[in-house]
Amino acid sequence: MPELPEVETIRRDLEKLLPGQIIKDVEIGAAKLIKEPGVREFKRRIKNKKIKGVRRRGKLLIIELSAGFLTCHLKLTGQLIYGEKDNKAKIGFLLSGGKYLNFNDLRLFGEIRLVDDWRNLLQIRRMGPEPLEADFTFETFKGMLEGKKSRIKPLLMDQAFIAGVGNLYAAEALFRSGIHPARTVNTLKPKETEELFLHIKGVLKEGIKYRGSSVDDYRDASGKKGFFASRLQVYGREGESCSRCKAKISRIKTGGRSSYFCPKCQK
DNA sequence: CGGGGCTCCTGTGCGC
DNA sequence: TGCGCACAGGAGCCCC
Repeated sequence: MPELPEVETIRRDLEKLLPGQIIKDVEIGAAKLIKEPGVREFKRRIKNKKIKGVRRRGKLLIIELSAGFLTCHLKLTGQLIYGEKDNKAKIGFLLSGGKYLNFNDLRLFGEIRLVDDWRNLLQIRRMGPEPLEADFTFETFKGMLEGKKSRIKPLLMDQAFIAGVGNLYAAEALFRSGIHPARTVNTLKPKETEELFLHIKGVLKEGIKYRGSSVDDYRDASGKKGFFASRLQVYGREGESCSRCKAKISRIKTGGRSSYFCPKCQK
């Protein structure tokens, strides 16, 4: 599932490929993915727009056009792959260089929008801080946790709390911090809060360094897998031995989602 | 404010 | 062996 490191990897790839090219045409195989504006209007307005840059906010990929922005949310199974025409692609953008930007999406949860200003999107206005930006400091993080009574794992996955963290990186950050996923925030000791702050940043940076984790369908902009999956210590490893203490990795539900953790290392 | 449950969708994998 | 169903998950939404 694409989270911040996966989307950032795609962004960096596309930033090298797209700027300067013009969107000549769009082929729409799954109209439901186009959320805004209507499909006809989308087709009409996207044509002949020049690509100026590629940005990211949280898990949202933002392609800056000569007028307006094309935003893509990959959700669970979305892929943005640059290359030849792909007949399986749900949406295919034909570019002036002759190549295609293919949007694949097995489960059709993805969301594509053409908007005047991405900053006005409700999901953006609600979105919490970027965890890898300099202004996301320990002081900021402490302040954000103050007065909260929720369990830590669903909170980390809440995009309004922190942008870009999903199930996988939340699980790994909590493992590295020795914090049980069902712990309530108000029971965290100062030392644990500090560990968590450092490991959120650490695990996300490492995810980017290894070009993301291809547990399921994630691929980079060239269609290649990331390398981070083999470095996962708890996510998807139920029943396997903990790399630190050899206890068996457990799985519980928090906020309706699977949470993998080591029952011995995480309290 | 918090938490649970449902919804969208479809390939995978388990149980019978 | 083969079928059918539960499950997975990001995020919005409803409800208590």
